[in-house]
Order: sequence, then C-alpha cells, then structure tokens
Amino acid sequence: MTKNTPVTIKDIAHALNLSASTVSRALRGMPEIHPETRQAVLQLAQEWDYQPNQLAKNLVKSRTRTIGVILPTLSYYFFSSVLNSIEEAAMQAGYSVVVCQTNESYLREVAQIQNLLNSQVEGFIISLARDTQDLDHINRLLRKQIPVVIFDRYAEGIEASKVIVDNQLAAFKATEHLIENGCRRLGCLAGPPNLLISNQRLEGFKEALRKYDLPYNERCVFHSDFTQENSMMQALSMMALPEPPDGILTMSDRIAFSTMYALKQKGIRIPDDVAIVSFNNEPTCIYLSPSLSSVNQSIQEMGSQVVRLLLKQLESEHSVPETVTLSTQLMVRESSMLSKKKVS
Amino acid sequence: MTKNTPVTIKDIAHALNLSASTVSRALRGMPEIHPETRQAVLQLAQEWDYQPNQLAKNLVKSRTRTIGVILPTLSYYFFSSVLNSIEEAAMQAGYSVVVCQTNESYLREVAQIQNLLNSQVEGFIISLARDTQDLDHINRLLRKQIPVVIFDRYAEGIEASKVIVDNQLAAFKATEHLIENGCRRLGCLAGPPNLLISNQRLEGFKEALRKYDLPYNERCVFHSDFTQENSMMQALSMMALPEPPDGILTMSDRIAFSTMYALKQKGIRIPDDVAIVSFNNEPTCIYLSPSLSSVNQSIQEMGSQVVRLLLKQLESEHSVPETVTLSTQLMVRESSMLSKKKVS
DNA sequence: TAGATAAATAAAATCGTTTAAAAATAGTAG
DNA sequence: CTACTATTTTTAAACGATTTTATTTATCTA
Repeated sequence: MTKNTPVTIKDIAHALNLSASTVSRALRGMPEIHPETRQAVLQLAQEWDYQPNQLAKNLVKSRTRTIGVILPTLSYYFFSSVLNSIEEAAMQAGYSVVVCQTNESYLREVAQIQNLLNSQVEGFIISLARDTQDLDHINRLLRKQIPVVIFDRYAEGIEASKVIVDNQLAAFKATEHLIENGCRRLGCLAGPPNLLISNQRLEGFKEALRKYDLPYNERCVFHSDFTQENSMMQALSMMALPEPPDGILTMSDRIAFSTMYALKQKGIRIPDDVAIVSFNNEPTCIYLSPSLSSVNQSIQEMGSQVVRLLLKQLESEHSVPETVTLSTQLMVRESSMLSKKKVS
Repeated sequence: MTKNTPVTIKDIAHALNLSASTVSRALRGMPEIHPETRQAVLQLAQEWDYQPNQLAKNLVKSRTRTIGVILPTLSYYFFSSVLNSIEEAAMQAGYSVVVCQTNESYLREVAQIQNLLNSQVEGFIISLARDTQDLDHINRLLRKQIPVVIFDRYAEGIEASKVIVDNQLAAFKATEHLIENGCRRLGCLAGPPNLLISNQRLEGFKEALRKYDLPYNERCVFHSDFTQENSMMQALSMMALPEPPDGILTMSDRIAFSTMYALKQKGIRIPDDVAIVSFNNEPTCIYLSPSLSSVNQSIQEMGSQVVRLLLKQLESEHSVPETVTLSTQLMVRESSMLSKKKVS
C-alpha cells in the first residue's frame, strides 16, 4: 500500500478517474476546470502530499529559471556576501541560483561549468579562479549564446558583460594615501602574477610612485597565492630586504591579515614601522589592532548589478556585452594613520 | 542553419540515419555497438559539441545523485568550511551537492527544502536556522524515508542521524578554564534562547559554576542573535551590571568579536578586566589582539562524518538513525590568559 | 428539436534520454 | 539449404510533467 515512490499526477488522475491533463490544470488553477473537480484534485493532492517533479516540469518547458554561479571560494567574505546579494536579486526576479566553488582551480572551473550547463542553467555568473589562464571554456559559452556575466575576477579576451571596479584607480588612491601620510619606501604584496585585477592594482601602485617621484623597485613587489603560509612568508621576505618598506599595499585583506600577524610576531609595529592599506574591507578589519585600512567595494551593489546585467541578456535576444564599473571607497583606519605625519 | 537549440541525441541519430537508442549506447560506450558506428557517432557528437541533457537523464533514471545542503548562512567560516569538506566527500562518492542558505529564517528553510525536494535531491544535510522551532518540515522528510543528516544546529524531536559535539562538556571545560585562571564572577553571552546547542552550552556553563561553588546569577546570562549590533549591545549591558563579570563565555566567535570590539571602545581591558573564551575557533581568532581563546571542533571531520552517515542511508534501505559525537579542543590564547593568575 | 456555442474533460504529442524487447543481419555448423 | 548463434540495430515504452488537439457533455438559441 505505502509504496515508496512519490505521488505523481497520474496517481491522482487514476484515483479520481480523471485524465492527467485535467489534474495538471486543476493543480495549476487553470480556468476551464470545474470547481468541483478542482476541489477534489486539490484535496487529494494535499492529502497525499503531492510534490510536482521539477525535473519533468523543466524538461517539458525547456526552462529551468536557474542561474549558475561559479566562485573561487565561499570562505572569503567578499564572495559569500556577493552571493547573498545575487541570490536576493535573482529570487526577486523569479530565478533560483546554483553555486559552485572552483577552489581556485582551473580544472574545477571547467568541470563545474560543464555540469551546470548539462543541468540546463540558463545563464552564468562567474568570477574566475586564480589558476585560470585559458579562457576557451568561457568563450564556448558565449559562442553558444548563453548569457554570462563576469564580476571582480575577470580577464581580457572575454566578450561578456562585466561588473568590476577601477582597480588601478583604487590602488592609486590607496598608495597615494600612504604617501601623503609620509611613507617613502613603498612595498606591494600582490596576488598571483596571472590575476588581472592584481596586476591592475599593481599598475595603480606604480602610477602613484611615479606621480610622487618615488623610486619603483621591482624587488619591492611580492606575489602571494592568498594562503596564510605563503602570505606570511612573502611579508617576511619583504621586511627582510636591506631597505624594508615603511608602507605596504596588499591586494586583499586575507593577505593583510597574515602579514600583520607575521609582522607582529617579529615585533614590527604597525603603522609606526610600516603602514598597511589593503583591499576588500572585510568586517574583520575593524576588529584588528591596529584596525586595518582597506578599499571598500559595494558588495550589495555588485550583486544586484551582476544580476541586472544577466537578466538583460536572459530576457532579450542579442544584447551587447556591457561593462559596469563601480566606485570604491578607501576606509582609512589605524593601520595607515601615522601618529607623526612625516610630510605636511 | 545555426538553430539556437542545443544538439540532441535525436539530431545525431537523424543525421547518421541511426536510431536514438543506438546513438545513446554509442555515446555511453556500450559494448554491443559496431566500432564503425560508434566512431561516427562520437565524431559527430564532438563536432557538434553535443551536451547530454541532465534533466532528461535524471528523469528517466529517477536518480539525480545530488545531495541538498541547507545551511543558516555561508558567511560564517564554520559553515562554509564544513561545506567544503562535505563537497569533497560527496564528490569522492560520486554525488554532487546543492547548497541553500536559509539566512537564519524558518520560512526560508521550509521553502528551500521544498525546492530541493521538488528538484529530486536524494538526501539532505541540514543545520537548522536560528528561527526554526517547528520541526514538521524535517519530520515530513523522514516520514517520506528521505535520508537526512543534521549537524551542529540540531534539535530534539528529530529521529535523524546527527553529527554533533558534546556542547555541554565543551562549555563546561571552557568555563572551568576561566575559573582555574582566577575568574570568579562569570558571565555568559549565549545565542538565541531557542537554539538547543546554545542552551546545552549554557548548561555546561552552569555545571562548572556548581562544581566550583560559584554563584549562578540568571542576570549574568545575555542572549545575542549573532548580529554585530545586538552582540555589542548585550556585551555592554553585561558589563554595565552592578557587579560586572571578570570572565565571559561567548557562544560563538562572531559574538566574541563584537564583544571585544565593544569592550575595547569602553576601555575595558581583556583579559585583565575580563577574560573571554568563545566557540568555533575561526582563523580570525589568532589575528586579534589579544588573540581569542576558542573551542575548536574539527571541521574536516564533521563534513566527512556527515557525508558518511548520509551515504549509509542512501545506499542501504532502512538504516537506523545514528549519532556521531565529535570531540572538541579548547584553544587557549591571550584573551583568557591572565597575567597574574589569581588562584594557585 | 435541430444546430450552434460553451464548458469540461480526455487523448495524444512532446521534452531528451534510457532500456527492455523485438527484429534484422551476418556467420557458422550440420 | 536450413537452423541456430551471435552481433548489431530498431522499435516502443517509460520517466512525469505540459500543451495541443479532439471529444464529450451541457446549455442556449431559433
């Protein structure tokens, strides 16, 4: 009697001596169904706890109303928060969201996109993995006319819509802030060398040095892979230079946290010995001592813009790729406020 | 010519003058297909970039090999890390994972479970939302014989497998540690009053007070909803008591971070004026000044045990609910190390 | 009361795949 | 030449819904 397979429309139809189509219509409240019939159907459906099979629905409609989101990781505040914002906006528009983490691996990125594609997601929101260099998998999506929006971690050579910030400008302003506070020997703790946004920030860093006639020394740029161990190592190497910097720009808060931790253990004082400015403005920044100056990008806005651009593509044939550049704000905190300003 | 609809098996069959079943078999490398035929099929499939429709596959097989994971949020280190571990273990076993956040809302929890159920996930891994009191939605799953494993945030009255820690014992030991370090007026910053694990920890807290003959004052227990604002407010209320505590047990690092931030602004020194021990052992703990003592639960282990229990249910009919209790370790750091131990 | 119209239901096709059963083809032995 | 295998392919049903088309039944009009 209590068979373990879920109740289907056919079961209900059979029990009530109706056809499947009538039951289907009754369940969806379509107009041409006799009230009595509808009543009977709804009641039995409730009684048997009928649950529509989404797979079947999607198959026949060839629509899933689902967006695939590919992220490097969910353990970073930035990504998990943007995801929240994306989910909110997508839900509002009647779409649901499936998230995948690449764990910074190119191979995973390719595989996850493939999976979601086979699962018939209707569009993609992507932030590239650290290890991604080859962009074929993304361009294949574009060739198939599948809506794609890239955000934050983008790359050149992708003709897709993007939501980004002016990384060079943000880094320029952050570096300028260090300089204006008296720093003269500047170091940069960058991200992986193949990450476009890291390189753009590096450009902004250099630009600021040029503007203030400060020497740029390639040996003052170190690259971290974002892990704690590596970041600490790079930070210590930098401070072990013959002329260690008195101001550091780091490319992410995670790198900055590790850096501060490493320097503290070495007895190097922040900001007195070396000032630090970072990127992302994670909530943790304010909890640290000294609190960490960091470049804020509006996470809420980023999520909603990303979804907006994707919906545009989903809802109209052939829309052209668009780039939205959001503004950033440098949040100045203790880590870059020198007690004695060295310059006027 | 370039129709926008994806290539199907039928298209290939038609083009090669074969039947759909032959193409299907050829693509899956089944043995009874003539090598020449297979060759032709594979080649055309490649040329046309054929992608199998997972919906159709799942529908016909009535299997999705997908696990639904319901979490309160992904912005907490604890949950996003357990998720990572779950994904790893699930992948190993050939399952994929779909994550949903409830944002601590009961209604979302119900809705998300419903959605995943309709999408034919084969089992659930759940950590309950803060606001969840009614457990009908979970019990409905169990009645339908759908495999469910609860972890961390569980509740009484659910006959499902669980992976948890001995919260009472962990809190007892943490409190004992505070007492042994000389604290005599103890306060507790608990989670929401309806959260079982918070109450269990509170029990452990009381138990320790009893053991050491210290007075338990209900007015020394404050409940936070995990948000920063509320946590700060509760912490300040606690310290504004006529006899403020000299040692606080907080139920999560998030609460502790906010507490430390609030106390710092008030000029209250940690650990000298008040020592703090917390739960979760987020990486941020070590970055703070003072570094935060916290109870560690093995995240890796929790994820893999959760998946193990779920697989057990997925792979055998009628397995009985099982409870795995993992051990915890108190990580003692500066926030609870009093410079002058007040007792021997 | 025939004929037309409207209302309610049923039957059949469809989505893209898998699979069991049937059929076609080729090869081999008696 | 027939009968029997073995190999390969096709046919048809199925998964669980929606949707198009067809049919039945009831109601109305003239």
